[in-house]
Amino acid sequence: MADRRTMILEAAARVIARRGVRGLRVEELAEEADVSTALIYYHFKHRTGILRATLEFINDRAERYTRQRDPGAPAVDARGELEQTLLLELQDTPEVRENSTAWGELRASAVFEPELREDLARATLMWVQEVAELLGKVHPMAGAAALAQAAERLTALLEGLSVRWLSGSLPLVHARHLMAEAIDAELARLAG
Amino acid sequence: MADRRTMILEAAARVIARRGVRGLRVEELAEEADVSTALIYYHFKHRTGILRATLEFINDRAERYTRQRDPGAPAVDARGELEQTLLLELQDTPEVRENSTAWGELRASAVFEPELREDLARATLMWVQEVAELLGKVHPMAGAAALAQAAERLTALLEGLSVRWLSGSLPLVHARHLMAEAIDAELARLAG
DNA sequence: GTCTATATCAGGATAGAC
DNA sequence: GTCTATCCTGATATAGAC
Repeated sequence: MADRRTMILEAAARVIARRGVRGLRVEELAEEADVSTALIYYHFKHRTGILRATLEFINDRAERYTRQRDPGAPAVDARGELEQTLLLELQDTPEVRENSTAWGELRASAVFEPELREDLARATLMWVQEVAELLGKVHPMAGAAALAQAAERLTALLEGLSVRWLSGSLPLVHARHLMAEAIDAELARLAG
Repeated sequence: MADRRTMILEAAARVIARRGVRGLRVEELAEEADVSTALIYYHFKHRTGILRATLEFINDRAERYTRQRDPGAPAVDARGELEQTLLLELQDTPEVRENSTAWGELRASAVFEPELREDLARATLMWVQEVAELLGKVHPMAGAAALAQAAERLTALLEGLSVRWLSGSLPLVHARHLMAEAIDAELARLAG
């Protein structure tokens, strides 16, 4: 059983997925975590503190579910690994939905909150580099610049498709299909 | 000189670009438009009404600046028209910035405000169809499904690149470059 | 159509007991 | 560390005059 602080953060992820970063009300969070609002302020000082801690929590969690593969699952080749990594973000499970929603919210919030930008840019860069590496595994002869650009397009597209899905403009299966095709296209492009 | 209603909508676009959809306070909007809050409620009933009307206003405006070409400019071919249409959304002019910001915000807000979804989905569909038509002009022999999917990918990518630009994760020129390359890739794909 | 003034209420934050 | 109770600001929305 996690400690109270962690339970509050887990609850915060759920509430953010439901109401958004800017729709998060401390009282609702208190109910969700089954604690008093006072306790939340005891642990996090103010609303912004909650947000920051939650975003960190969410990043750690995404790191976990992206990296760890099912030990029983068959070994996948480089291309499969790439597809898995990207398509994993387009899945309707509570954890992924929470993470995608929160990430999208963080992205959207950063347009108006400069304090968030640096962290976000760094996280984006790391993500792009990870994808570029995976692309490089499939096409070892491709140039670094070409790999980086393909990774930027794929991750940006994924973000775009993700919000469309979450905002009800695009069915999930369709989003996955478009993403899969884009991966194919970028790989074909890198092949020359 | 525009009527009051229009002036309020123009002001709303500015305020949304500055504070976001969820940062929009009716009182601030009233100041920006130099009218009373009561007048805003007279014209738009409630906050959501303002948002909806602003979305429509922004769409109409984007329609205008997307369609209208400089009369003195040289006639462009189908491919040029396509590129212009898409790259126009990645420009650092006040009007475009306002539109892109507001559009991104509305998209992000729709994740949590179901009332916005229908309008947004319809607007998205129209945009996708417009781009699909332009793609069709370049490749008249391409199938409708392929055109639609290419258009979906390009517009979703544009949204993704646009927020990255506005949130400070991607320099504008780089975003434009990535977009241009993506257009090339999709056209090549349709040709093959 | 447009204003001033205000009702209303939600939600962030704190005091103080245990 | 955790709760109950409450204060207080700020934001939506309306009444009623012109």
